[in-house]
Amino acid sequence: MSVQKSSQVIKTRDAERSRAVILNAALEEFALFGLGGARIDRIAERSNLNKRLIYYYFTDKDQLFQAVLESAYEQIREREKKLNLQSLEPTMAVRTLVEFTWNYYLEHPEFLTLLNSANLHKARHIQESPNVRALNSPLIELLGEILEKGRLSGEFRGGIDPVQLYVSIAALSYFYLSNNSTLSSIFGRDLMSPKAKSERLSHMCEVILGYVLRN
Amino acid sequence: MSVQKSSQVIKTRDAERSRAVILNAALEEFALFGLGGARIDRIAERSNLNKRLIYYYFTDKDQLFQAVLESAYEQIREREKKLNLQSLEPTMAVRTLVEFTWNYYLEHPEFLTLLNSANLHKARHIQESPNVRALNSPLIELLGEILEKGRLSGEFRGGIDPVQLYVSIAALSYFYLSNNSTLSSIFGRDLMSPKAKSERLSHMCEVILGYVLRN
Amino acid sequence: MSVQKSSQVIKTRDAERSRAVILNAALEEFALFGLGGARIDRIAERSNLNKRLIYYYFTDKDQLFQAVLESAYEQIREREKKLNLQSLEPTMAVRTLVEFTWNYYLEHPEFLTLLNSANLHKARHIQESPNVRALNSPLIELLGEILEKGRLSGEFRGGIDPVQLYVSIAALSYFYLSNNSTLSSIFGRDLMSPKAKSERLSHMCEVILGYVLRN
Amino acid sequence: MSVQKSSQVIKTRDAERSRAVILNAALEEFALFGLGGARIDRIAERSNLNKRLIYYYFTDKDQLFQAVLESAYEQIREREKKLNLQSLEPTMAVRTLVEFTWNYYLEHPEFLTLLNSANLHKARHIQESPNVRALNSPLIELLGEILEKGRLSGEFRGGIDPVQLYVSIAALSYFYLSNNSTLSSIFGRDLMSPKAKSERLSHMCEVILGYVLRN
DNA sequence: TATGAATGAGAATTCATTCAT
DNA sequence: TATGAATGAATTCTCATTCAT
Repeated sequence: MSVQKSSQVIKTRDAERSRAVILNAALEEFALFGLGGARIDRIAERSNLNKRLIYYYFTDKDQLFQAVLESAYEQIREREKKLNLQSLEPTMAVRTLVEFTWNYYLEHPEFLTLLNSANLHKARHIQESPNVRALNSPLIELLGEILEKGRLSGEFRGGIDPVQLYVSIAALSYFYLSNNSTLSSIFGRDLMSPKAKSERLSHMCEVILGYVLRN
Repeated sequence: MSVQKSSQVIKTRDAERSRAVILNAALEEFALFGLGGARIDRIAERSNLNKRLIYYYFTDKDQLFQAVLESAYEQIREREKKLNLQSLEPTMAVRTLVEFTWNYYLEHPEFLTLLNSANLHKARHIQESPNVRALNSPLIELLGEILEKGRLSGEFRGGIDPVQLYVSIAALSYFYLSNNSTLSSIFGRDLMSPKAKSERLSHMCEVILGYVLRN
Repeated sequence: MSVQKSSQVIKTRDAERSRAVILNAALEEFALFGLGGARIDRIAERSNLNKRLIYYYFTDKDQLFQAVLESAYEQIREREKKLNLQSLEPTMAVRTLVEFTWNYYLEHPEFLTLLNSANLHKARHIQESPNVRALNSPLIELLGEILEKGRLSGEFRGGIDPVQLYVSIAALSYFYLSNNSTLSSIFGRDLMSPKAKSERLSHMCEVILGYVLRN
Repeated sequence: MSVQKSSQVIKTRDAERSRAVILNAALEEFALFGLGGARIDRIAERSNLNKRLIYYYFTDKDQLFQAVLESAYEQIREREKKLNLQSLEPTMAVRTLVEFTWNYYLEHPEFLTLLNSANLHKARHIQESPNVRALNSPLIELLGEILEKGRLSGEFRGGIDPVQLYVSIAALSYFYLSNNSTLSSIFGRDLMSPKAKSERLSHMCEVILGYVLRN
């Protein structure tokens, strides 16, 4: 009986494992081809699991995409939490956020592609997500506190909207990386060389800090 | 009567017109659904022309997309040329560029969707374009001159890379507008209300001018 | 009841059966219309199976044709094996081979049409076949032994290449039957009447035996 | 006026020339791809003439194929006439016919492909040809005379049907060349090497002469 | 005689999804 | 939980042929 139970346990674990395996395979596929270009068949192959199982766990392609998107947001939020910005000096905190954003996008290009696809579909998948709150960055509130702390200490100017700032920080990295191939073609210059990347990071820090710092 | 006849001639069997009609219908379709989601059948319906004609003029879907992309770039370049930035004071020139970018994206959301799709496909369509140079913005050079003029007059700081600046200006508008539905959902706030839009434009001007202006 | 159930099982969801049914339907279609003229839709109808299933099992039209070709070769090789030429006297063995070839082509006109199509496509399908060896006739070796036995017994002349002989035996039947409609038109004489067929067989035996027999 | 007339003459010639150019382009196309695989568009390209003109001169694809077929037959008949077999000794005449057939097929592989296609379509195009007589080989009658001459001189055996012999002579070359790629694959030996070709010709002469010659 | 534009009817192939076990 | 078999509705692309000039 204990054997039976243990095998049940294993099976249960397998179920969770299967779900995770599919989710991961789907992430890869969606990142490479977008929502429209992704193929359920290929996701099945990638996960070495039966196609039918995908429907068993995720109902349909759209809901699978939604699950992938939620999972991707959860991961970045998880990492954001570990930054411990509240323990840093305001200037350092802002600089750290800029650098983290840049590095995270660099290391997770699939996140950019995913966002891209989600936007193409007018955020339908996000609006339908029951976990929207989970996607909401806790950083906004924290950023507000940091800006206030900096203002009080005289380092930062006042009247900065943390949402605007957060969006701008993301924008500067996102556009450069997401459009890098287009931009590289147009400018005839490799935007992904180590030197170019380092220059971009410097530029972004200057832009953002130039904005928040009082004069 | 000859006028009537001539107008008839224009209506049918006019290759250039047909080509332009298709291109326009394709622009709409690609903007709405992306490359993957666009349907050749719908493009034919939109243009009130035979589907076969699309292939006659553009070979296949990919090349049609490429043509649409090139045309979209040509249009924005055309508008950029009319800005006459060289005749403005440096600070005003930079502000005008920020405002123009924002307004153009606002009025041409299809341009954003198009870029999105192009990026999803790793700029394949741009790299294959024989007119890449035509897509290259003449603004880069002009922006360099403006930055230099501003530096000489003491308004601007030195050492600004026009490419980085140009990318950042585009980035701040692009990300906000392209991701607006996602962001609106996440922040639980309508980023497209008149007030929000006006605040965004102010913020961007402050960020960019705060960066270029000497202290 | 269990028998009934088992027969039900055989009827539906039997992969091997479906594959065979498709292969057979495809054989008919290709034989009638050639590779280019064959229609996947009609093959689906012939087999009473979903068109999609054809792609599920055979990937595409070319590979389906290849499978049909291989199957046709396998069938004729199977029949050749049953001839037991090695147990016959040399002269009788050669005559039997001529007669068998003639009769097989007569009874399997689809084999000729298939070869025809394959040749039109420069044997692309055979070269790509992983089972080429399987297609190779075991008769060549056997024919060599028969020729040697005949030579030793003094019946046959020496120096006969079994490949040349095999090709010539096939050629005499193939050309007559494959081109029969063209030839009938040109000569204004029905080459498929029983009398004509019997005369052709006699003629071929005379030609081949007149060649192999020592003077 | 004479100028005008001359220009008319040139135009008339151009019409004939255009027809011939199309016919030639079509021959190439049909030889390469068969009737089903041939493309009217490609024939137009090959001939550097407008597609519409093909329909103007030949009504439709089938009739174009028929014209090509007739033209191919006319050409081989033309060459056959020049052989002057009637002036040769019987044995030499038969050998010459075998060699001519072999060489003509070698030099005109398109003739084989054309026959192939015609047969796939059950000689429909030949039966519908008003010029069937033109296709009928005058050689049959001549071959009958040669066989009779040989029989009278004691060189040839009696009772040989010239049609059967003619068909067999064609068959031995046709099958080898038409199926050469299939056969080369199956036998794992290049049937088109100079040595292989010379051996085939010897073999065929032996077979045919071994048959017609008394004893 | 010559041509570029236009078309309808198909053709192969794809894809998300469901069935039966 | 897991899977291979089966499907209908699209989807891109093709092709012979005709139109208008």
